[in-house]
Amino acid sequence: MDYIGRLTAHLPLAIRLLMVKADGSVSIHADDRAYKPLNWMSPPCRVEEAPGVWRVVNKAGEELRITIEEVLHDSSHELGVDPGLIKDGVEAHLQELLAAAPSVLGEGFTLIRREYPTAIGPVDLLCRDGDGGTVAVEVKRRGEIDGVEQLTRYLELLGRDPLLAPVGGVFAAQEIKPQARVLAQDRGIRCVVVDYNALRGVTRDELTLF
Amino acid sequence: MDYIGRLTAHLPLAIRLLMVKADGSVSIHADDRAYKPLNWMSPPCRVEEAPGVWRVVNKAGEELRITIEEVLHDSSHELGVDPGLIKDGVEAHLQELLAAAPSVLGEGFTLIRREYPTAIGPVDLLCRDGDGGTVAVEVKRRGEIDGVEQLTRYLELLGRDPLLAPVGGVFAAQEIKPQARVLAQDRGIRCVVVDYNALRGVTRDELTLF
DNA sequence: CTATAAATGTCGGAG
DNA sequence: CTCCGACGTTTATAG
Repeated sequence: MDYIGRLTAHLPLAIRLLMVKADGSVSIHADDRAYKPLNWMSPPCRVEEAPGVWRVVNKAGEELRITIEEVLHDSSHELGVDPGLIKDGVEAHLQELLAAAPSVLGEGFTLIRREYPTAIGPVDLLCRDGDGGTVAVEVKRRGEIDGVEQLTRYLELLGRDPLLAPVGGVFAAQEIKPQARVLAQDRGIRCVVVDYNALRGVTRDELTLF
Repeated sequence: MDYIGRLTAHLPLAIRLLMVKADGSVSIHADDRAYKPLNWMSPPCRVEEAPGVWRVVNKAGEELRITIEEVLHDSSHELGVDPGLIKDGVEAHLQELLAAAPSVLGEGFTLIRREYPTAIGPVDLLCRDGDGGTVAVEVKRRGEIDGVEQLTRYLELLGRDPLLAPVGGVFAAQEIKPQARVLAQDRGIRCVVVDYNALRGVTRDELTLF
């Protein structure tokens, strides 16, 4: 197998699994690692089949050349359309839950709005704290340096708006990496670790008002 | 199929491809997308097989439960050990090439050292410019905001060292995204787009001296 | 289509 | 083992 595209790669002769899907995509698997093929071509792409040689090419000019010495097994099946995967627990859902229960983020917090628009992208949650101050909240499943940088850019921008300034920052995630925590604290951003399962059980804030 | 782990996911009954590898890993594929399985369990993990139900678990307590209604085809093959994949063109190689030809980065540039160590990680290339000033270079295949932030942290740190200060910054990549370019320029960091293939053909700097 | 952020990212290397 | 950054990241989504 040879790949010539974003990089150049060569795979020596060996027994492998070739998978060709209905969308024309091709992948080559070894007998380990569930997720990642040794090599692949993502759709949209085209397979040119010659005796013993497959050429898989895409529009960008990337090419996968597969030389087949011997076929040990060949099998083809019609799978039909796939019903979608239903997921739960991703960032969007975490954001929803926090929007419904902002007090988890801090004493007396109330929601101004979700996805508060700015010139450099939407702030996940914009809140008002117990003292009437504005707080920008960045929500992540896993809190890493990237997220702190992202929030820092929002804070810099929002802090220039006289209607909002001064704007505090909260970095909320199910898990916060040590480096991210250090960077956040260095920038005066408070870190909140959120327990996703506990949050699902939390009574909504509006109900606790009565 | 049900997955209970880092998130919860459910996949309705349909015809799919199940792949079980020698390392015990399991993946479930639909008839599209070469790269990513619909669901999977990465090694190390264990498969518990009961009639019509597979339970795949790992040490972290994540679980994949697969209910099998009907087997349309079943085939098993011994693949043996896989000889490795040979790659070329990644960031490490780009860094090597630039280290060998620093003048590509700027007029009169010479290399001080590669992977210059700092408290927050190594700087890809530390160079001296034509005027004897110090320049930190961040090398990326694709230049995005992350890389600019990374270089900014290095510059902030190196700039405090009286032996080096003032330290200039160069962001070198095969491709630089507009947002990254804007951020870099805003911070006084110069952007250099590098042609990888051309660079491989460039005569090494030491040879051009004679 | 481009640009940007999320991902059960995965993977590999250093400490 | 954890932390950290690269990856042919891939993938989805918004503009």
